[in-house]
Amino acid sequence: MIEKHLMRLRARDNVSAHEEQAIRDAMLDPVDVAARTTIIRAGQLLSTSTMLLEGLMCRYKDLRNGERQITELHVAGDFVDLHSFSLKRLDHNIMALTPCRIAPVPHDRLTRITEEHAHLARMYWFSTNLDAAIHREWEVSLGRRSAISKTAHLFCELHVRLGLVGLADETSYDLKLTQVDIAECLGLTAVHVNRTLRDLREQGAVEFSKGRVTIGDMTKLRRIAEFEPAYLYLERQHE
Amino acid sequence: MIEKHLMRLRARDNVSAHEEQAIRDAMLDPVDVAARTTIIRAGQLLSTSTMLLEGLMCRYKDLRNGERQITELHVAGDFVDLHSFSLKRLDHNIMALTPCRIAPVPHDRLTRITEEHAHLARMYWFSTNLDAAIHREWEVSLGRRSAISKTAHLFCELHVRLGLVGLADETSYDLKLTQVDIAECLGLTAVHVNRTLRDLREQGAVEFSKGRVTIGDMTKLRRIAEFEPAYLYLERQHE
DNA sequence: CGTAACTTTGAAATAGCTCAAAAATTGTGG
DNA sequence: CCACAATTTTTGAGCTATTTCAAAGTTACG
Repeated sequence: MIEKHLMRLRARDNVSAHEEQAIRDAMLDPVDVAARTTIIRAGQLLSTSTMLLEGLMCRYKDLRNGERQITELHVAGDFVDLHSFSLKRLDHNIMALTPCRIAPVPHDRLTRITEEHAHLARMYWFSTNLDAAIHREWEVSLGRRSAISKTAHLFCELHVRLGLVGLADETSYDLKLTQVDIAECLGLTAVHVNRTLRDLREQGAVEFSKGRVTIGDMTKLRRIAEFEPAYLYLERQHE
Repeated sequence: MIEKHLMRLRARDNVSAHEEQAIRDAMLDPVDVAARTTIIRAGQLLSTSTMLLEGLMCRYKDLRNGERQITELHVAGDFVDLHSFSLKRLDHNIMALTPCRIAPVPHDRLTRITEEHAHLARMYWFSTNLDAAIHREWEVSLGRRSAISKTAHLFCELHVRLGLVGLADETSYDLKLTQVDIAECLGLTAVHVNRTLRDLREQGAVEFSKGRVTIGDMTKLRRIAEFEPAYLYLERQHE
């Protein structure tokens, strides 16, 4: 159940059996949520954090004119709002983009973990810092990359992140998003995302169709994206 | 010397005399750095974090074509790279935008703080989460706001953040940035920033001239920006 | 199997960019 | 403290990447 979360942690550091047990003990029973459900609203006082076991979720903010900016995508194994443990309320909403399975983790149990498992506490601090690093890379995409480059970049990032938890093979992965969702990640209109996807497809770099990403030419895709995975901190901390 | 850092912390939570002393004990002697100096490069292994005592710094990433995206501005009192304590190396550069005074804080001393001052450790975790919240708000600006709106938003954010450390009055503050710097924050060209500043000035909302921001009409400025300060977490955690 | 959601395409509009040059300001060495 | 060189700001004119609006085609699902 928390296998993907453990895969994600162990991609970057060691997790002892003892720590693994502490994580398991902290979790409440899993809950299923329907696609397109906003599970957390900005401002709401929170007393649990949410681990994503299966599915895709996002953090997003709405503007007054109805436009929306997705600020991060979350894949299985992610803590979608570990930062609520110290922030208490979020500055953004969290929504399930696909049907999801989640497990709540009460903040008081996280407090115990930080008290009794210093190394695990550091890993979780690291994890929130990794979210910030992803935000920074998205700022670069949103501020400076062309439509085709930012679109390619998103596909590169998700290929790596889904690969870490066993949800991507060498050249493809499932991604049950609409073109509207992608537009809301990239700060584009859905119409332009559509034309950009066609461009990427016609170049043979990557195809996105029916909820599946198929990378035709990884070298070309990464070149278009200027993708440098260092911001995902893939090297191991110990050993 | 660390007065501004304490003001910043105390704006959101209590800091005991004991904790204050622990912070003082962790700091090394201050160092002056010239404007336009990149003090930390992406990828470099770090063993200290840097507290900004005076001046303006930024986090930025370069693209291959020479363009640059600034992902966050730092004001006096900020830890500019507290996240290096858990990340070990950064995914971005850090540069002084003005002449700055900084104080290094060795990571092993931060380790002691986390071991001996649980509440302070939580405040510092909170602090890195606040940086992430600022990144998210910038994603919204970069992805969805118009040029005039994102420019106004930046002036609103800095007014609040500088106000917290006593560097802004009701309607104005020093901001020794060039229009190029602002363009690199906002994902615009310098030319367009210039025209946008004229627009804001002619509307009477805000004037930016000779390194000083003067807010002519706060209500109008915040309306143009759709500025909602909740993302800066200004309410106090305790009491 | 019908209907809503999503994708695709076309044509026209525009926000912001590029290039270029002039004006203003700032910093510096003498 | 001046002179002048470098940097920064300002403006103009033309351009283009992306948006907007509208409609047709396709897919998914109850």
